[in-house]
Amino acid sequence: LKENNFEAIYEVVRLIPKGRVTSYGAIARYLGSKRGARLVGWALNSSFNNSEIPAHRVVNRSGVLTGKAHFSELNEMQNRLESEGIIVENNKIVNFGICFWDPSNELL
DNA sequence: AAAATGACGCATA
DNA sequence: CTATGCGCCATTT
Repeated sequence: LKENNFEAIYEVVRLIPKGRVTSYGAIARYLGSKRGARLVGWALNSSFNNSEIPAHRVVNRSGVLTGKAHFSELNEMQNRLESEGIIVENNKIVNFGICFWDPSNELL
C-alpha cells in the first residue's frame, strides 16, 4: 500500500476545523502545488472509508460537493456538513465564503 | 511505454 | 449560467 505518500494530504484534511471546509486546490497549493488538485481528490478516494479523515469537509473551488457519490450514502456528505452548521443547497455550499478554510492562510 | 482517467483549477467563449 | 480546452500527476489500462 502506497497510501503513505498521501500522508501530508491526510494531515491537512484532519486539521480542517469543524464547521469549516476547504478545497482540493487549496490543499494542493498549501503543499506547494507540487501535487495537483486532482491528486488530493485521488488521495481521499483512496481512503474515503477512513473515519479519521473528515473528507466531507473538502469540496471543489466553487463549494460544490463533487465527491458526494463516493460516500456510503449519497447524502452522507451533505448530512455531515449540515450537522456542522454548513448550509448546503443543490449540492453546493451556500455560505462557502464564510466557512471556507484556506490552509495557506489560516494554517502555519 | 503510451494512453486514458479522475472527489480539480483556471482561462475562454 | 453552460461548454471546451489545457495543465496538473499518480494510478490504471
